Amino acid sequence: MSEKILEALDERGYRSTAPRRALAAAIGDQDRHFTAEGLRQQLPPKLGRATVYRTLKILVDAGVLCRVLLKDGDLHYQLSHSGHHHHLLCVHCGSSQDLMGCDIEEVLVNTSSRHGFELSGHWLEVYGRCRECASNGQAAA
Amino acid sequence: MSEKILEALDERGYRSTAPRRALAAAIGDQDRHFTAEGLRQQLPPKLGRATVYRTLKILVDAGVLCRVLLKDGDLHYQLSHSGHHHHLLCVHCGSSQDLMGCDIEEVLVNTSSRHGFELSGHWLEVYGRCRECASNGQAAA
DNA sequence: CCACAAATGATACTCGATACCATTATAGGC
DNA sequence: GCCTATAATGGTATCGAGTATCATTTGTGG
Repeated sequence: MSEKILEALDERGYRSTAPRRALAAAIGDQDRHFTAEGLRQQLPPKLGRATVYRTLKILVDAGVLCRVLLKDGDLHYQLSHSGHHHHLLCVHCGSSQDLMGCDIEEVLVNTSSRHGFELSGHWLEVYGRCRECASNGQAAA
Repeated sequence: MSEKILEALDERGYRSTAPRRALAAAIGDQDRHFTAEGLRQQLPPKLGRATVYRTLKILVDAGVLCRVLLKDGDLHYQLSHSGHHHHLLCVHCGSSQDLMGCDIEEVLVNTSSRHGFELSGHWLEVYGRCRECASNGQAAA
């Protein structure tokens, strides 16, 4: 996984540096969406804040990572599938699943055009409980 | 408009104070979504930051205002229609229209359940160009 | 009009993120 | 392999939105 990240950087003309390799490895290790600060704590303290934020921004622009907006407004990151997709965020365990087929685009185009609105994009986050949490804790959270 | 805001506060047992009346008037004057800081600049400097933020939070909880997430990630506020709705945000002129019928709920329920996901809510912002901007500037922005 | 509770606002603080910039490391030319 | 232009780094300072604290002020119901 970390190789894919480094390749993406290389393709875009970014140099291969030790900090970036460390970042790529750490990102590959995440099994959940993560924050910039959280990621930094898993890295040598030597690695500066600026580098973490800079690299994350590059990776988002490159489409390697995508931003995830949590229900409480926190901004997290996670590895991105290429192409347009959304997230099913479990408010109970914090996991996220990707929603690849974006069926809503069609609905939005129709609704928007009724308002004379020329659609160019949208942001959607979906909150709820994942299969495990829904069946384990029967009582609603 | 400002009366409606004050009523909402009153109904919830909040006192009617000079700062809140000033806030309500200022909010009623906005013809666009606005930020907490932007609003504050239109108010006497005497009126403290804390009061502005506190009052905005109360009004959001009361359903009088809603939060709007701009494409660049900025968080704005605007008067809210009651009930669930979304915004059509014009990336060109910055205006916003409300999208009252939320047709996508149905689509989301179906899609989510295919993933074993128990839907509890969602956040959607729609970006594009409004009727005026689409017809005036023919060239895409 | 009094007393008590709610609200205010000045200040300090938090926290995520960015700006700046002297130092360091990388990659391509030779 | 070495040298140099240049990208990248990371420490520090700074920013900006928002919150915490708390002494003072202001509304309200009795």
